[in-house]
Amino acid sequence: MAKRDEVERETGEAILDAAHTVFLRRGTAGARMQEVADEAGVNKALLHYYFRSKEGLAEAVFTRAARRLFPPVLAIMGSEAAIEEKVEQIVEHELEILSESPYLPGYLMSEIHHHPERLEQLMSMTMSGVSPAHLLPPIVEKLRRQIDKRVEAGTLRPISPEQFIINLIALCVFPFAARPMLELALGQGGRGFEVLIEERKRTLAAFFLNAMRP
Amino acid sequence: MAKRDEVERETGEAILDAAHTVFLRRGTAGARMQEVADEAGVNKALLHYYFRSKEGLAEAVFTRAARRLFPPVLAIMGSEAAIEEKVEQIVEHELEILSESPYLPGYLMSEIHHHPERLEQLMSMTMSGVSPAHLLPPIVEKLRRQIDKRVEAGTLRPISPEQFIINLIALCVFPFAARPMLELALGQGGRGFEVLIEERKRTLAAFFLNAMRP
DNA sequence: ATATGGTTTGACCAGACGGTCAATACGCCG
DNA sequence: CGGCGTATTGACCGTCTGGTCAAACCATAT
Repeated sequence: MAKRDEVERETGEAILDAAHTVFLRRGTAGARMQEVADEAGVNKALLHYYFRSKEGLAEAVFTRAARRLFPPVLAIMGSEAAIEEKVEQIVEHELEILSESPYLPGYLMSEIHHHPERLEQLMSMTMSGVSPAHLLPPIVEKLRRQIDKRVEAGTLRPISPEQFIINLIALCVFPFAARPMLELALGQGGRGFEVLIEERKRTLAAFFLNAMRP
Repeated sequence: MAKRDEVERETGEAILDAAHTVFLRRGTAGARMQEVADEAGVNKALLHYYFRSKEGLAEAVFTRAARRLFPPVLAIMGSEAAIEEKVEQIVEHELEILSESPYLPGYLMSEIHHHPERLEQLMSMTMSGVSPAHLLPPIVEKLRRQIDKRVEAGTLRPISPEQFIINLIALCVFPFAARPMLELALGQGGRGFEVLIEERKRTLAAFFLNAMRP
């Protein structure tokens, strides 16, 4: 271990951060190893020393990004909270996190389209002992029972848990994926977009829950 | 004009089709001019003869794709139909067109993120005599009046036309943008996704309109 | 038949890019 | 201090890629 490790961040992580920035800005195929090196302030050869190849680096960036975005959503979905609370928590959390890294949805969608193998690898990876592939079904089933109970009580519209999740995430994520278009359409050079998102933070949960009324 | 022009398609358009296929499959940055040439069955130099550069070809592909996707939506939004009909028409039209070209949303989102200048150019382009930039505001205002009238009559929940459009498009488009993820999560190797979309064709309009109830 | 103009091609080029390697710098330990 | 293993660097390489160009092609007009 070098002395600097205690003061500066681990070099590998600094490279990963730089790669994250560059890969999200240019896209994986459009990103250049030299640009990542410059962004990290290190020699290009060092990227290969730590991550073997561009492919290796891309994989690491994708995995870390996915692990930061998805688990919180799954945690909320699988919690003991009432449906109304879950919706409000998801909306608040998603809109918050996406406001901070607006390129994230576009990057992830592009990656899963052009490199679906990354997703498969991610699903079979172990996180805290279990693979996401085995984590998802119980959450969906739990949500299904929760919905069905409310449907029987006549306080909720029938809907499959899959469609429930997709609709909710769609409403949260889409504006960020289409952000440049909205900024242009709304005018005011991006200010219009911010206003729109602020309004969504206040109204989206109510809109969605209204759709769920019987 | 060559004789073949009467039998075969215009060469330029054949190249554009091939570029569309390849650019959507690989992404603009990941696409190779040679692969486009192979797909079109012509020499690589021909691509430059017709489109000058890769950038020129990318611009042409983007413009054509955007012109095919957006105008129908605007036409429906700006029509005289009642709100309920508009929602049903948009859902049906979008889900239909996206089922046929599933890579389209991902491609467009990636492009507008990495090349926002394409979007600006598109907005200032003339289509049938008018630029999209001048086409949008009247449609939005018309929709606003339509919504306000229904709100006053107490048959609709208050919502801005911008949020209305975004929510509707989000629910239609997002599943396709996230398609590889959903195919993996739903299992059955893509069959699950098709089933999901079929269900959405039947239920999405009702879901959305339910959200709009006062 | 031959000239003409747009179309299509194969060969080629310069630069960019991912990747490698031997040499150097550096912190640590005996 | 001196040796050792890791970290870091600059120089270099082979290949890929976008782009160019002169030559060949081909339907038509004269």
